[in-house]
Amino acid sequence: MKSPQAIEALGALANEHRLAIYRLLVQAGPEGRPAGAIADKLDMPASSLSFHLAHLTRAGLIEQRRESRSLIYSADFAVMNGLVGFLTENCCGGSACAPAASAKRKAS
Amino acid sequence: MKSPQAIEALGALANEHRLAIYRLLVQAGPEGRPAGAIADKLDMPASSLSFHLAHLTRAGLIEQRRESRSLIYSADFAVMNGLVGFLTENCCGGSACAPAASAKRKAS
DNA sequence: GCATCAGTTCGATGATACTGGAAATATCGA
DNA sequence: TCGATATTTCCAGTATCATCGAACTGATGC
Repeated sequence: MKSPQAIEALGALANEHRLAIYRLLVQAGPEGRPAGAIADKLDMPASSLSFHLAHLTRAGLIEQRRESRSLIYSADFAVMNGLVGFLTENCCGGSACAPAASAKRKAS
Repeated sequence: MKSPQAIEALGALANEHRLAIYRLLVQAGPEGRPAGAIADKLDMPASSLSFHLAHLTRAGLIEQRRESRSLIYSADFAVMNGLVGFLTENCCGGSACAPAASAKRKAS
């Protein structure tokens, strides 16, 4: 991942509503959720939701697919992984630095 | 990590200069770097740098310590790890989802 | 105490982002 | 084709953020 792309992704996540949307989609997994269900769950106006979904999509964090009348959104996990890798790149000058690089993740 | 804290951290990183500063400090490791050296390396006015450093500090991503006349800044890796954990929390509803949670990191 | 050096705070300006109702677009069933 | 449903686009008003010179603060050495 390159710097501009990382900034785009970070900026997209740096908002209360978009972060909630993204986490909802992360938890929903690959099957995703239709826009209406998201608006319903997070209780926000359709136009605002659409604005935020477009923002996340532009950043590459989520993907859109149509299913009949509904637009289904789902998280693109590869981008998040790329982002994390970018942020910790060359951590501690390349020398071993367990505390940072071997972060415990809820990888179940 | 809680949502407001995550938003703060993401917002802090979602800027060209701050991202560059943070990555510089990540690469510098625990010993960190004095503000002057950062300003020098990234070629930015002292006041602008100070603004960004304060932003990153407020978000908890970096720490400050004084060493004689210099203020040394260093990355706080624990916060980044918390952030990553928060973003991937309950990924795919808790079921195994290798593509997301087992991200390959340059953990050397 | 005074000069000097390292950084921070202040303040005004310009740019960018968020919000949400109304109107437009796309899909479907009859 | 028409009406209903799902969602996006448009728009303008408000709010928040970034910039950087100048003035300020804190630490050091003589």
